[in-house]
Amino acid sequence: MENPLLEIDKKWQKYWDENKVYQTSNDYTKKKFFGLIEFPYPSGNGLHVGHPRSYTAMDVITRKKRLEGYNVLFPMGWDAFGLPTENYAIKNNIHPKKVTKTNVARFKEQLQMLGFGFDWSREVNTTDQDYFKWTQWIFLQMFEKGLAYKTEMPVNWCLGCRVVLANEEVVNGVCERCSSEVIQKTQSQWMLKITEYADRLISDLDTVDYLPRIKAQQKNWIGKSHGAEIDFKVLDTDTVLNIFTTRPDTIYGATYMVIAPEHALVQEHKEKITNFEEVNDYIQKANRKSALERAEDKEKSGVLLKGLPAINPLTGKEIPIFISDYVLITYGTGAIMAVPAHDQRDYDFAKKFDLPIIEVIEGGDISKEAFTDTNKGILVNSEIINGFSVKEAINKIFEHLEKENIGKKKVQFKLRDWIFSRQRYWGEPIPIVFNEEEGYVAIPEDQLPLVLPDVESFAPKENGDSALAAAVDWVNTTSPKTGAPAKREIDTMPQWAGSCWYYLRYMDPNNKDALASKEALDYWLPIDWYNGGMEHTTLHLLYSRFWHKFLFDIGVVPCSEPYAKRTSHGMILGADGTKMSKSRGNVISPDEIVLKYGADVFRTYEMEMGAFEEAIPWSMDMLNGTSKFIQRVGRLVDKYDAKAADNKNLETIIHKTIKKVGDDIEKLKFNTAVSALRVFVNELSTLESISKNDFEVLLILFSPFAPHLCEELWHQIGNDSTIILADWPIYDETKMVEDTVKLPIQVNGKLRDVLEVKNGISEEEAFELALASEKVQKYANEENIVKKIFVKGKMVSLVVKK
RNA sequence: GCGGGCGUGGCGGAAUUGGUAGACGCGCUAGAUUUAGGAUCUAGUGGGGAGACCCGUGAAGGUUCAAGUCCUUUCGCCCGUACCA
Repeated sequence: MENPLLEIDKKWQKYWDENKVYQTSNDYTKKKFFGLIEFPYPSGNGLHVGHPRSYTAMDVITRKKRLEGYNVLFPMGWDAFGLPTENYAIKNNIHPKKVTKTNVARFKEQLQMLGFGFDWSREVNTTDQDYFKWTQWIFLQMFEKGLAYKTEMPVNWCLGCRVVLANEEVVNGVCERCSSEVIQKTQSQWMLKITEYADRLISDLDTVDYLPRIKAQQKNWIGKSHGAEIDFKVLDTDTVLNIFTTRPDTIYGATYMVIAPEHALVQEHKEKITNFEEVNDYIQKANRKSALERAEDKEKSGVLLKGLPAINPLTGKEIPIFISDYVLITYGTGAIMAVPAHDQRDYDFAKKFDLPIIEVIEGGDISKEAFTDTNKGILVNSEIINGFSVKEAINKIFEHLEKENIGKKKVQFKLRDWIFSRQRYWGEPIPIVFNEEEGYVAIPEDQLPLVLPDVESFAPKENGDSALAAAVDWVNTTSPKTGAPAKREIDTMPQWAGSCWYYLRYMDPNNKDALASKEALDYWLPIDWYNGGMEHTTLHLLYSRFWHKFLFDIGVVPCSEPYAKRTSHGMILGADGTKMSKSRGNVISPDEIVLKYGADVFRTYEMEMGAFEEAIPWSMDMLNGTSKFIQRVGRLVDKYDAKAADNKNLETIIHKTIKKVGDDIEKLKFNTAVSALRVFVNELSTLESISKNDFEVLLILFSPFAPHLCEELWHQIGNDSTIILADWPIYDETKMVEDTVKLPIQVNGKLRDVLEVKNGISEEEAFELALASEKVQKYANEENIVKKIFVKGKMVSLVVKK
């Protein structure tokens, strides 16, 4: 026999669809709630059970908001440009547009089986020209404001496939697909100046409600640090080696210097370096290592630049310069002064190369390790700053550096500008043309969207150009300014681009004249709640905040932060406790569950399976337990009696449950919310009959989790309209109070008895009852008590002499 | 290396933020019942002990009448990563 829940799913999904129950109103006078989840990348594998965890959570939240009378916007769309689709298209020679269409249809079907309250009339797709027209438009605004520029950047280059690889496509230094060697090659790339927004991206975090660990990750990724840039003369040359340090106070302890293998100094003074061959060899080796490999190498390596020492500007002494890959060309100036006594990395390096270690701050034991505590310690061996604390010494040194004109204060960020080009076909074309005379020229806005040309093959070219290069008629064009011959940009945008502003398009998805109308933006912004994966809380969040701030600066959006609140969920692992993946064969697809158990079981299980923010393995046994629970709720209707009076004995638990479920949903504690509902259902199961009011409270509270069953029962007990139009029940604190409470009695911190006492018992009464207890009397009496503690409503604690 | 997080029964997890550790489930045990169903109902279920009790939140110390929660030290695991000067 078929599971009756499956019929119920179909029946109500059809009803909701036909009656447009979840369609968002455009009445901008209503109180609003915009709940956002990360739109998925429609891969060929279909949805897996991890995706709906976030969707169900936000569906629960927005259903509660609807019941509370909000005008809810809960939309869905497709982040559909991207590598896997392109790779599939290349392999099978199908247009990526077609692949995308198929994948989207599959994803949508799977999502619709789950009964989410999405307003499908607002669906967006980043690959639609009506959508990416505005992605291109935003890029042009950035270009006009000087935030987009072109520069040479190193990229991963596969010698076999002859394509640029993403970091994730490089495994153990070789290409993931063909196992050929991967080298670093420079390539001209479009960049976005996100660094110009670094300070605001940090300081505006104070104005938003993100989980603390999300804020921490944003801050640490941007990585603001205060320090100094100092010039070191290179002996017998006109060159100065400019370094960045956060510890200018330790300069007297700088016994050598290190520059990154890519640093220009090496090539500049090739002739002077007597061991250039050895140096060059090291550079080649470093070149072959990926950034991650460099980071993982614990053993320090490097080569001395023989014949090219520098001068410590404070001590006047000659100090050697090394190249080593523990210094990164991408941070600071790509060069450091090494102070082995007070930096552990420098210490390790100095030990290995047997370099002098000079203590300049007293307080540690530098025979064992570097002393890096900046809060204590006094400067020594440092002529002009001897005797000062670290803090004082830093200020003194700044004065000196500026007076002598050899250095200055500097604020440094870890954050780098964003490489915005991809040498790929399946992305938004960058709307720029180039010729020698005019340089880079923007395509006029009225010519947007610039659509992808048709090509024979979607694969990148031998020289690394994208497949767009083959569309000769498309590439060869004229300058919109002068009409002179020009070539179109053949790079496309990264997948991040479309997802930087998608939330704005949901507000007004069909607007032809703007990315969204001013009225819609004013009404819906900021997003009230954005939930997504922890893996997107650095880059995607940062990039979209950056674009939003830019749009704010040019007057497009009314606020400087897009997301008022951001939370994140944990991963769902396979039953074996490891990450779900095709290769491990532990992937579970939601359809197989839904078609067997019904959507409500799936949804409720995902909400109660564990703590929402933690990773958790899938368990079929637990799922079966949820299934039994849902069936039990369904059977409860047999006890329903329209004529029964409300049960006075249920009052306390009803009000407690209303509070608990409501509070827990707001705190993302779905597991304990369902647990409270189970307690309530356990209680109802013991009754002979259940009144209309009592039953309706249960249905409304449970409906965000199990909307199909609750809708069905709601109608079975005589309601005509959808349950979503009901009101979320209000609890009454005064009705939550129990008549009696349990009062634990401790003696010397050990529990000795638990008394049932009337609620609100006084201190005197409590002590009296405690001492009257036989169990307590074994340990405590009036004579040996030295201290009595009473925590109102909580406990009694007695301290006795030993 | 750096950044973020996590360690509580056989398992998933609770614990009003310093106040009865193990809510609610899964699993298991025993019994009842049946239209043999991934059924239902009843009772039990952290460890030790007949018991009074004792021991228990990764480990070791500490603060406190009272510690899963606060403070030191330490071990292990997961995720991210750009050796961040």
